[in-house]
Amino acid sequence: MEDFQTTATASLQDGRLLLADRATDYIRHLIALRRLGPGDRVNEVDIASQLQISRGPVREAIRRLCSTGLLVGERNFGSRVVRLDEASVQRLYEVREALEAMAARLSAERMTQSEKRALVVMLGEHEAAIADGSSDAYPAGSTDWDFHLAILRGARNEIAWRICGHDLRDLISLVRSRHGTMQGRGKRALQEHRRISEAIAEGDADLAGLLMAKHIRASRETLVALMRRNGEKAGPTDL
Amino acid sequence: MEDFQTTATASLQDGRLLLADRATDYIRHLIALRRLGPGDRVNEVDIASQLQISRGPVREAIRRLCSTGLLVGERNFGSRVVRLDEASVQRLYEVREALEAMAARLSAERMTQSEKRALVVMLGEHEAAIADGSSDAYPAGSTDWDFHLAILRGARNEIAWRICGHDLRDLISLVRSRHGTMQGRGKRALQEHRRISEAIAEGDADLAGLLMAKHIRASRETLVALMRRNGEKAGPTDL
DNA sequence: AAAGGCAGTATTGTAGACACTTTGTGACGA
DNA sequence: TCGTCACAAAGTGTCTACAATACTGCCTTT
Repeated sequence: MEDFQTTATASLQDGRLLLADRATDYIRHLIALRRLGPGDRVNEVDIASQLQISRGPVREAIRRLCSTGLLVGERNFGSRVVRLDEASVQRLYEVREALEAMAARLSAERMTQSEKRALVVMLGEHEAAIADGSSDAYPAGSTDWDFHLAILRGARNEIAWRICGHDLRDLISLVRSRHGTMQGRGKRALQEHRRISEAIAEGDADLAGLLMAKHIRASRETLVALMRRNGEKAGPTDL
Repeated sequence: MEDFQTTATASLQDGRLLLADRATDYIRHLIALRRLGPGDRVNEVDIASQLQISRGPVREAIRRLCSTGLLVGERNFGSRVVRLDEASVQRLYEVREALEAMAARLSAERMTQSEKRALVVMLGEHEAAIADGSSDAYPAGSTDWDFHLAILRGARNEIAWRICGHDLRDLISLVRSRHGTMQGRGKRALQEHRRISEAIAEGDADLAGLLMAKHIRASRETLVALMRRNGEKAGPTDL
């Protein structure tokens, strides 16, 4: 078991994490590293021995991830990493579209001036990054998310924040990491981001919401097309 | 400990529920019966001894309810029933508005003809019930929810279903049970329901979405006004 | 009298063992 | 050859006990 940074959900600032938090992050870590893939079983005893802790915290971690949808559990049998087919991804993005469009509307109304400025600055950095890199994909890692998360935060809605920023995020990362990273849409996406940020900065709530909805719809279509190309194995799917 | 029916989240049809499922329902039951109110602490040992089971399943139940937002937990301290102030309810209804408006749009497109007919029939029953009863409030219990749940189900979106139909539902029931049941808006709400169902039956997605958003917004305003009248104790609030 | 430290208590966090359920396998019979 | 039954193995469900932590009240000290 190697080191891994905890991005925790954790309820605590100082270093003393609950074992259940560490276990949660560890499982997410395994999935992100593709050591666990869709359909793979997650064994309580295995995880526990890998982390050298008892089954209790591991069990708690697994149930927590089940409740976010990243794992699916069956009674007296165990849990597996969720398998998402094309239809599931559609539904995922439907929810994202509804929630983030709302967040964009609210951000236009509720963000402070400095927050709006920060949003524009962030976009400038992204544009610089994409100009540097030869790739047409959005710059590596979480920068695409940064934009969306900033808007979610600006909406001042804890519930939407938790749903989109935590639960759905895991699911989307999962499917994205399996189907390529939206290459070819990087510049396009950035352009859409800029328009959204302008609408927010101007306080035009309705426009911001509309643009965000459109943006996510386009993103969904790209992703679904990608999945279709990569070919669904058409196995049984959860969710 | 008296009997209580389990409406479980349960993963199983037959009578053999997991103890954690029973514990989950039991805690919800206590809250619904107002034996537990906002801010009250939920003690693992107490619940365990009341159900005559060990702390493990109770702990799991509590964590589950924490993840839905009905309870809030602090490390090494325990959990309490969530305290919702006016702002929290606003945010709750913002999410509901976004998600259920989406559900209404999708229902207009995805419901089968027989589902649409059933929706209209249901409304007829509600109208009969409200005509019978002298009260102006929506007929007792869950009939208002029935309408909303039918639409959620018709949208064919498991994720939205889980969020609105399970998690948010508990939270909204909590605040509603503390602030009266929307008296005075019964007929009005029913009228709005009818218009929504007509839009869905006609397959007019956009109209259905718009009407649903408006419906929920009105519902929110009534509820918030009610809360304001009942007077917030302005204590610390979670969420 | 007020503030700070010190035990004692209550409650959560973790571990390990046992019980039950499900799944897979192999023998047996039709 | 196929179906069925019994048995073994793996894994989850649950319990009890112990450890660690945060709160409470009292006592001491200034």
